[in-house]
Amino acid sequence: MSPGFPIKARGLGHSTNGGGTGTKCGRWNPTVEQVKLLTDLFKAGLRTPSTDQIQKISTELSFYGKIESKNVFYWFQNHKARERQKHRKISSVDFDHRQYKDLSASPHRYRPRLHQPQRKDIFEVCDEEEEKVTQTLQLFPLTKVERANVTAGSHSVYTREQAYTTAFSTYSTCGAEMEHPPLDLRLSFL
Amino acid sequence: MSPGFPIKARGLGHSTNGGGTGTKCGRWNPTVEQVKLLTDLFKAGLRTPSTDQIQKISTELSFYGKIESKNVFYWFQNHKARERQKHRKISSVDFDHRQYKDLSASPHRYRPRLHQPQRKDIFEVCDEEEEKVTQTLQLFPLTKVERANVTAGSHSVYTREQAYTTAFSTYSTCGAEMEHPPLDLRLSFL
DNA sequence: GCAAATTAATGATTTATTCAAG
DNA sequence: CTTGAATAAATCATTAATTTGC
Repeated sequence: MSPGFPIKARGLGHSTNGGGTGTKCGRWNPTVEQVKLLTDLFKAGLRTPSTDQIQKISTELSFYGKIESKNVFYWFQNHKARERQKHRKISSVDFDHRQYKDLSASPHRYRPRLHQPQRKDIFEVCDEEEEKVTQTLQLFPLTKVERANVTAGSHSVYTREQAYTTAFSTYSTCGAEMEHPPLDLRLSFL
Repeated sequence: MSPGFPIKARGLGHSTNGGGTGTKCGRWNPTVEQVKLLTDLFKAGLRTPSTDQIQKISTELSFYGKIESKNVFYWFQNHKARERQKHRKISSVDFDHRQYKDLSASPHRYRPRLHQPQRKDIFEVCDEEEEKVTQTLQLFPLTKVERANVTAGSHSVYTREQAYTTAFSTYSTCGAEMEHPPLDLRLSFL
């Protein structure tokens, strides 16, 4: 979504960058073509290009707009780091920090081959017919749900407007079901 | 019921799968109540529930009809992906300018690898204010989120032969996306 | 009205990326 | 460089929804 800073249309007239007033170079503003090719290179596996590669890439990208070698270098540094960061965020959608502390808590230790992944048990639960579970629900503070919202990265490619408050405000859109029990009650079992 | 391919006649489609009288082992057929609660959870921000959450959700939903944990897992996977697909139209190049200066480059205290040439020459092209290698630390959350060790690996309920070529044959037909002009050509300058 | 035929939804599976550890 | 873990993307396959001919 809106990252909180002005987003400039890349490739559109920005004189300080386009070469008009070249005295003090503003910062590089890549064009869509440049980003596309860089992304392709990244997808192809390139992570830390050599100096030679950087110069070749820069030369190639200069066809689409002003660019310097350092821009290419920084782009790969940043993109690599942000992919990593995004991966961490996405993977941490789980907001229940108080559990699973002992499982795989030793990343540096040798992992035996018999290690069973955690989620496999989900599928190994034999679908024994309904066991009429009359389990008492444990009521946890709803703040955990709020934390789940935070984990949905704001810099994501996809719009994820799913804030906790939005869950209520957007109910008007689905006119079919007007009556809903309070969400906080329905979700309390988590 | 001629879906265009031979009917496997494996599960004997019973419509009363999710309704409560689950007898057949066809695919899960959620009830409206189950879908409603799952949707509420999704609206509240839940995207990738942990194993523990999945089990709790499954337990809760079993009150409304037969369900397994894997159904909950699959539901979130599918719903997340398909919501994303619906909003895919506004997808633009997601390039973030916020942290233009990357600091892991710090050439002052990190010696590049042997096979990686020195990078200082890159910056000598136009060294302006960009080189503020101020060694700021990446601030990761102190409570490093304990990620539920999960795996999507499932024991195949069905054994089916996968037409590997089908996945690629369809690529040429979808003219809507026009993604990826031959990467080999675009990267040939390297 | 009714099923067969067709289409739309969606559950379930496979494949491709990515990071990270060894 | 190889491999494991996790997940997103793609796609297969089944069920409901809808259409259609009678």
